[in-house]
Amino acid sequence: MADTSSEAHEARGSSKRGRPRRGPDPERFQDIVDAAAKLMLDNGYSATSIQDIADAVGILKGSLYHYVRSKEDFLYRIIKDVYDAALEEIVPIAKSDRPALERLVAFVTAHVHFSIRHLTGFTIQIREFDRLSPERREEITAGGDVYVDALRGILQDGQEEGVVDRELDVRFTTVAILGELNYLTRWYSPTGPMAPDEMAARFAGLILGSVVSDKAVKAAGGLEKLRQDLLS
Amino acid sequence: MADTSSEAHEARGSSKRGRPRRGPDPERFQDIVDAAAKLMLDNGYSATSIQDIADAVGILKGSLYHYVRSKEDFLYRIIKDVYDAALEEIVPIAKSDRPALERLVAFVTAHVHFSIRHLTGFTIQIREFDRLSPERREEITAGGDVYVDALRGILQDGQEEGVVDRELDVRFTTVAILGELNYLTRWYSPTGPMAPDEMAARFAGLILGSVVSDKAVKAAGGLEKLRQDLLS
Amino acid sequence: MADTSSEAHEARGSSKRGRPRRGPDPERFQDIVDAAAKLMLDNGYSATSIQDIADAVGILKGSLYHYVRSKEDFLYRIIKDVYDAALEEIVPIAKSDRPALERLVAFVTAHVHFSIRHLTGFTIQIREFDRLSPERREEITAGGDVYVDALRGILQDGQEEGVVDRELDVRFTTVAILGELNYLTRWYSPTGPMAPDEMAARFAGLILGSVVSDKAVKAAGGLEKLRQDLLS
Amino acid sequence: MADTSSEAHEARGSSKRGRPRRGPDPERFQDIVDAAAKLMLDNGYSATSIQDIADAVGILKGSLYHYVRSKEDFLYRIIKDVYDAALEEIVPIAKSDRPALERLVAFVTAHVHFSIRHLTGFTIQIREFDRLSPERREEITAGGDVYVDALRGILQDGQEEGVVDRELDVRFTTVAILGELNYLTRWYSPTGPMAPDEMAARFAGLILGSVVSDKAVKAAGGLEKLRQDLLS
DNA sequence: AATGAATGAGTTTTCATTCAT
DNA sequence: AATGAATGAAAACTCATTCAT
Repeated sequence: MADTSSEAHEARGSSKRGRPRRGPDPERFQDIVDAAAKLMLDNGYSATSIQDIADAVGILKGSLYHYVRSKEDFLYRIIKDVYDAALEEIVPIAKSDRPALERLVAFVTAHVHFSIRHLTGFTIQIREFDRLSPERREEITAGGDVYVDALRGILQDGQEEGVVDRELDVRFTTVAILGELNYLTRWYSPTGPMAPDEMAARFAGLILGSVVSDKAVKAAGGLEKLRQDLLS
Repeated sequence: MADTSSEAHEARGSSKRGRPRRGPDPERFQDIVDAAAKLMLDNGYSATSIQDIADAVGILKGSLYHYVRSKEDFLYRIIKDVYDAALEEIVPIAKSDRPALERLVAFVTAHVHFSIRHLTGFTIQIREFDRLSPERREEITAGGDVYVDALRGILQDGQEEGVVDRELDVRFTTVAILGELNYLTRWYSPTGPMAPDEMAARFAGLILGSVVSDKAVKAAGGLEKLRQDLLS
Repeated sequence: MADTSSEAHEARGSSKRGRPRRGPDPERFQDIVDAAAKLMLDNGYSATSIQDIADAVGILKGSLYHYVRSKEDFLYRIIKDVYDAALEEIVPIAKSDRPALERLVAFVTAHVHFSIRHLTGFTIQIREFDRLSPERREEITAGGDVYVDALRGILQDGQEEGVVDRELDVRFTTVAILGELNYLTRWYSPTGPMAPDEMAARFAGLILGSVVSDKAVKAAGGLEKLRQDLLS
Repeated sequence: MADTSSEAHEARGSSKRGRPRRGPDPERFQDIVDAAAKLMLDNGYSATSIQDIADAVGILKGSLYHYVRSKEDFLYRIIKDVYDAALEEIVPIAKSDRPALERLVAFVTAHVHFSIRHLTGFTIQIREFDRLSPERREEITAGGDVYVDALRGILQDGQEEGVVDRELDVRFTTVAILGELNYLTRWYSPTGPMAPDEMAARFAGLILGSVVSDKAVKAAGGLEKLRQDLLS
C-alpha cells in the first residue's frame, strides 16, 4: 500500500471533505521529492542541503517548508515510498505456495527488477536508513524486516522440502544473499552492458548454486540442468 | 607495503640535512585517527565534526590541525591505511599458484578475516570512499581495483581449469561475490553468535556453490563433499 | 554605464518567465555595502571581519550571506561600483576634442573631484585592488587601465600639438601624475582647510608646470599666465 | 642612526658585558626579517601569517618567538630600519646650504634612489605604517614627519630665494610631490625599462616644472635650459 | 504558494601565542 | 635555538528553520 498521497502537511484542510483541494499540490511535491532523492543519491543525505533541493526545483529554500516540516521529512518520504512499494511487490511473491526453489528464483528476480526500477529510492533506503529518527525507523520496520523474513521463510521451507542444503545456517545465508543483491546499488548503472532480465537470471543462478542441496542437484541431473529448469 | 608511518603533515619548509625533524608523534596521531574512525563508523563522515573528534581525544578542535590539514585528511588516512593493509594481506593470496578453487576459498577466508579485524576502517572505506576528493580517490585506486582484479583472475583461472562454470559472466560474478562479502560491514557485530572462522567457512561454502562447474561437483562426489574437501 | 543595480546574488535556479523574482532589496544591500566600505576604509580589507560588518548593520553575520556569497564580494562590489562610475565620469573628458592642455586640466579637475566625492570607494579601490581574486581583477580591468590610457592619450596629443614637452617620457609621466593624484587618498580629509575646487586647481597647476613645453610657456607669456589662462 | 643591532629581545644578557654572545644571532634574525618583509610586500601585513614566515625560513612558527615577541615586532623592525636609514640618507641632503632648487633636485634624486634600493621596506612602510600600534607609530615619527618637513623647508627657502612660485601652497605642494614620489612603490619594477638614474632625473624634471617661479625660468632662459642646468 | 529577510547554532579552518622539553 | 603540542579566540562560511508579507 504505497501511501503516496497522504504525506505533505497533515494539518490544513485535507481533501476528505470534498472542498476544492487545499494544501500543497501532491504532484509538485512529488517532483520536489524526486529532485531531493536525486541529490541525496549523488551526494548523500548529510551533504545535501535544503538549499540544494530548492535550487534544483527553482524555488527559495524557505518555500520548501510548505511541503515539508524538516529536511528529514524528505528522507522519510523517499524511504517510506520505496519501502511500501517493496512490501507490495516483493513480499507476496515470497508467500506464494509454489515450491521453495521456484519462490527463491521469483524472489530474487523480483528483487533485482525492483531495485533497478526504484534505483534511486532503493539506494537511499539502503544507505541512509540510519539517518532517520529512531521513531521513524521503528515505524517503517514495524512489521519486522520483511525482506529478511521473506527470504528466510523460503530457505526454511526449502530445507523442509529437502531442496535446500540442511547444513546452511539460514539466518546467515539470508543476510549474505540480501547483501549480494543489495550491493547492486553500489555498482549498477542503467547504461551498463547487462539487461535487467539477464542480471536477475544470473543472480538467481548464483544464489541457487549457493543453497541447493545435493539431493536437488542430483534430482535435476546436475547444477546446470537445475538452473535451466528453474530459470526457464 | 602499507606505508602507514609516512602520513601526518609533510614537514613544512626545508628539513636541513640529517637533523631529527620528526613532525607530529605518530602514535598520538594514530590514537586521534582511531578516535575519528570510531566516530565516523557510528555517525558517518559528514555527520562527524572536527569538534566531535576533538572532544573524543580531549583537546580543542583547533589543535587537531597540528596533525591534519583538513577533515578529509582523517578520512584519507583511515581509508588509505586499510586499503594498503588489504593490498598486503589479501592480494598475494589471490596470486598464489594453487588450484583456483583453493585460491577462491583462501581469498574469501582472508577477506572475511580481514574485514572483521579491520572492521572500522574497512566499513568506512566501503561507505565513505566517495567523500574523498577525486584526486585522492584516484591516488588510492591508481593500481586498478585490486580486489576486483584479484577475484576476477581466480574465476578466470577456474574456468580454464574447468572447475568454474563456463556459463558464468566473470565480471558480473566478481562484483556479486564482492558485494556479498562487503555487505558484511552492514550487519556484522563482534558480539554476534558466529565466530569469524565459521563465518568465513560459510561464506566460502556459499560462494563455492555459486561458481563451481558440474564437472567439479561430480569429480568431488557432490557439492557437500566438495565443500568438505576445500574447507578442510 | 555604471551597472550598480545588477549585483547582489544572481538569482538561484530558474526564474520562470516574467514573475517578479527580485532577489535581495538593492537599497538594503547598498546600505550594507556602504557600512562595509566604511569599515574597510578605516581598518583595511583583511582586518575587517564579516562580524564587524554585521555589527555595523545590526544583524547576525550569517545573515550577510543573504546578500553576498563571500567577503570578497563586498570588496568587489565597492571597487566595481567606483570603477564603473569613474569610467563614466572621467574617461569622456579625456576624449573630448578640445586642445590637449585644456583636456589635461579638465581631466585632473574631474579626477580630483571624483576622488573626493567617492573618497571611500576610491581609496579602497586603490589600496585593496590586489585583494580581489585574479579573475575579478581581470574582469574589472578587462578594457585596459582606462585612467592610464586616457591620460597618456592627452599627453601624446599635447606633444603632437607642441604644447607638451617632447622630452617627456609619456609612459613615465603618466604614472607619475596619476600617483600624485591618487596619493590624495592617503592624506585628504574632508575637514581639511582646502576646498575641492582649490585643490583641483592647485593640482592642475602643478601638473601643467610639469609637462608644458617651453614653446607653450612662451606663447602664453610665462608659466603664471598660462596657468591663469587654463585655470580660468 | 640605523640602530639595526639593538633589536631582538632586549632581555637576556646583552653583548655589552663582553661575555661570549648570548641571545639570538642578529644575522639570522635579519634573514628572518627579510623573509617576513618579502612576504608582507607580496601579500600585505594582515594576510601574512607567522606560519608563512616560519615556512619561508624553514623553522616552526613557535621558534620565531625566539626572535620576536609578536608578529607586529616584524613590522616594527622593517619599518623602523627603513625609516632610520631614510633619516640618515635623505634628511642631511635637504639641510645642506646649497640653493633651494639644487637641494630640491638632490632631495628628489636621493629619495628615488633610496626608494628603489630599499624597495621592500619602503613599500611596507608606506602601506602598512598604520598597522603598527599607536605607541610605535608615535615613537617612530617622534621627530615629526621628516620627509615632509625636509621638503617643505626646501620649498619655503625657494620661495624666499624667489626661485619657487610664490603662489604655491607649500603645505599642499609638499604632499603632492611626496605622493608623486611615493607612488613609485606601486608601479616600480626592478626589471622595468628605466634605470634608477634616469628615473630620478625625470622625477626631478617634472617636479622642477611644477614649482619653479617664472622669474627662475626666465633667468635660466626657459624651462628646458633650467632643467639642463640643474640635472647636470 | 512563494518570497526574502533573518536567526542561531553550527561548520571547518586559521592564527598568534605559550610552553615544556 | 628549536621543536611540537596545545591553547583560545576568531575567522569565514553553512545551514535548517522561522516568519511577516
